[in-house]
Amino acid sequence: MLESHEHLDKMFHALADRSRRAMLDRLTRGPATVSELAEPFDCTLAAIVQHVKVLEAGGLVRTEKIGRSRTCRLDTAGVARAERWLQERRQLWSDRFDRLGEILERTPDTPGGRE
Amino acid sequence: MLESHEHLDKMFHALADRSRRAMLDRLTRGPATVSELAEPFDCTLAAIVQHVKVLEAGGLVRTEKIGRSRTCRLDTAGVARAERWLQERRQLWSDRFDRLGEILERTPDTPGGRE
DNA sequence: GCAATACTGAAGCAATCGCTTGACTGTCCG
DNA sequence: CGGACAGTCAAGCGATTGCTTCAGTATTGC
Repeated sequence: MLESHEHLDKMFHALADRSRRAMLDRLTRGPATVSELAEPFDCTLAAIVQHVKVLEAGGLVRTEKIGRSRTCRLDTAGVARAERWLQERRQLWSDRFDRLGEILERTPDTPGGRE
Repeated sequence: MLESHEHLDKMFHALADRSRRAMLDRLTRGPATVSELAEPFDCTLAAIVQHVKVLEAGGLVRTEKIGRSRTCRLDTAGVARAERWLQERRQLWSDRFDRLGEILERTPDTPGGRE
């Protein structure tokens, strides 16, 4: 169940763009065609198609061509994967504190009060 | 409590690079100086410094200059912020299913079995 | 059948990225 | 003091992004 670095690259890269995040937001309200997804944006359909491909490559969206239009829907498994990666790192850090005891936990800032 | 788009851009951009993710992994095992962080990598220190700056701009790492070396540590609040953003989206999608009923929940894949 | 619709693919272009080199600043050790 | 160490800054360079235009292709509706 190890994540390939390439996949994580693509997933986080897909998330690192406000237009693509807005598309994900839109897709939380239900599936949409590429044209519907394009509506709020002030750019060409070709650009939107490219964004959709990036989201799909990142495993965050799944698409299906029906007739002449392509329907996009959120891939919750993909979103959960990104979430899990982050959670694991945060957990590892917390575990470290547990092992070292509470002393460090009580000094998250520099004790000297510099700056 | 709203995330600025700019901040999310920087945060996910910081995560979208395997070298930077490897640095985060290293930092889950405890704070490290820039040089220590650079050790496993086959590139110049200047490149590592730039990566650290990207991680810091993304709110994932905090650094502190002590003497002539800079100590880096994981910013769990930043990581949690990224996590929360993803979780919110996934939750919205789930809520949608709840409202529509279980019918859709039982057909997450394309029923036609195309491809 | 024929036009409108909904993409799709390729080429091109400015901006950004990840990296390098090289010159520099500040700190520590003998 | 002087040299090694740990970073810092700036310029530059090839690759990748996000976008455009334009020329297709495949459906759909009249």
